Amino acid sequence: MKQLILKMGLAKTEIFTEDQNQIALFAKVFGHPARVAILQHLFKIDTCVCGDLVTEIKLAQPTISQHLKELKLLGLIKGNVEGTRVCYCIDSENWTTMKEVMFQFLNQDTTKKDMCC
Amino acid sequence: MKQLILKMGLAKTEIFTEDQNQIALFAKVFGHPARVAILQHLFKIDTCVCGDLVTEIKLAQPTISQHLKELKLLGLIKGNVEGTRVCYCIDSENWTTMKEVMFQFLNQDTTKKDMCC
DNA sequence: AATATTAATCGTAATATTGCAATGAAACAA
DNA sequence: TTGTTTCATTGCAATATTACGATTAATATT
Repeated sequence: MKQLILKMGLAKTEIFTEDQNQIALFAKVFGHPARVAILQHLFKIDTCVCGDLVTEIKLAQPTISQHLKELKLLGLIKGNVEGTRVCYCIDSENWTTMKEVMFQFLNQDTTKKDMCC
Repeated sequence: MKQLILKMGLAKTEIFTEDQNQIALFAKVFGHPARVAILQHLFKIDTCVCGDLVTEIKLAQPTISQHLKELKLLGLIKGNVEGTRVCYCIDSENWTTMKEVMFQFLNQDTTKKDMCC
């Protein structure tokens, strides 16, 4: 069966903390340039994107659709049906939550961490 | 042949900007809880880690070794041979560089981004 | 109603990731 | 030297990801 949701591969998630799994899940969704490009475009246009993502990013429509689905499942974007079109935009609230989790991980103090190597 | 370096899958990297590919590469290495755990441990102990990662994280030694290799190839950690042991630590300089790239991506303004959805 | 537009889903091929047992290599200890 | 410790590498099985053609579903247009 086709894989529709980004999983942790064969990763033994049960041996890691919830925090570690959460960070990895967020990071994984950013781990593909197409999804980075989609998000950057949503930020750039400063409004909903309605259908022009396929022309914006040079990938086939089913491919874009699949990437959008992953982003939506993680809650980072919202989709709204408008006629035959679907409009997508950043979910600000969830984006902020994600940002806080990632910042805490990335923003650790690096002073004197590499003195012995 | 076995894949030793995290690649972008079948991703058509050539259609994306250097920035987008860079972000995706960094994100991808954080996209596994074992690597998140390794990095968190390196930050926590505030010094080099010499061999106890396998006892700290409940994965087989070759598995840890492979994750360390990925982190080292991206430059986020440094390894130092000391006798039969190898000591690992965060590469502060590269960590800071990575952090700036990721912050710029994550820290985009979310105000009024979801008014139409 | 018939056709067009838009986007989701299905099915599948190509490739990547994860994990580990087995093995190898290098330094140390007896 | 022989054995031990520590870590890297190889080879492989199980599973996930990416991409897209074909199809479906839903709405809009004529």
